[in-house]
Amino acid sequence: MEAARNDDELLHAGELEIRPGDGLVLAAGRAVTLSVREFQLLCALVRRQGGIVARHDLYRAVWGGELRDGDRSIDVYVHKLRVKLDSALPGWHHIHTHVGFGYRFSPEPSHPFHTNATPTQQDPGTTPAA
Amino acid sequence: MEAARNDDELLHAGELEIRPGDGLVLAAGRAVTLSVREFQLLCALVRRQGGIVARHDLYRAVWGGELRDGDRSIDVYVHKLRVKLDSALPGWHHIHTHVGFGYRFSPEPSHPFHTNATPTQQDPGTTPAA
DNA sequence: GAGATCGTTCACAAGTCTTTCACCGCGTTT
DNA sequence: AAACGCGGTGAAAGACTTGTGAACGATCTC
Repeated sequence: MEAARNDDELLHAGELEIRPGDGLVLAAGRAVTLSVREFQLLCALVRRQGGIVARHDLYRAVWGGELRDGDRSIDVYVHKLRVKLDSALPGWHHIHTHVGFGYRFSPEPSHPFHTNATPTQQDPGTTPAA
Repeated sequence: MEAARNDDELLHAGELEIRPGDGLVLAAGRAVTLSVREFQLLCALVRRQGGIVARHDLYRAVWGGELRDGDRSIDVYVHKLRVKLDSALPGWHHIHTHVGFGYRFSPEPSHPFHTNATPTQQDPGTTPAA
């Protein structure tokens, strides 16, 4: 691995590595392609990892203004982001909805109530490139 | 009435950690998903940890008005909260009913574990400090 | 200028929250 | 014992919030 360049900030979250300065996101070592909005949204969420970010704050951080009534941009982008994250790291949930509060970022296994003792015949080893 | 502005407020109670400003509740480190009402109810109870909160005080704190005769909202939400808390922290009871007075919040083991399964008459009056 | 990408908005689906009702058991009062 | 008040619990209805696919322009590239 090469040395870090200009990263005054390096965010980590589970298998995710984010370099806000570079606009780069690595999921389990692979680069994830995000649009600008998606990327900013991710950063805003991850920066408060473990905490809930109010829609209001999210809008300010990413779109930069006051969230207008009826604006659904956040929902749409959270969705887009979820789709990409889910496909980049299957088996994990990253963005959690807290109805009435906002969104919370935290990598959590999709199936919360399974100990690994389950003899599931999964083969996550072979990862067909998307 | 006004919303709490104190983002720094941090409530603790046994394995519970509550951040009123964030709408976040952690149980043994894991996030617990509560609705707005459930969350407010929790806060109102925990803020007076160890003390009994009268039903009408609870109503004022959470619903913000006078408790009308026959209103069962409190009962319903205490129940919902209990269910979530119980499943988040099995083996513990948090919300205690004081019939005719109100509710008291305090983490207490569900059943003081004795190697003896004898149906001993436990006295609930004693509060093992958390 | 055709095609691709992106961001916004719309419309409908799906899910969640809150209130209210019904019924139960418990302890107290009559 | 029967009636009552009180709280526990499950369910239903309606309001409200979020998820999601698609359309529409704008921008950029070739």
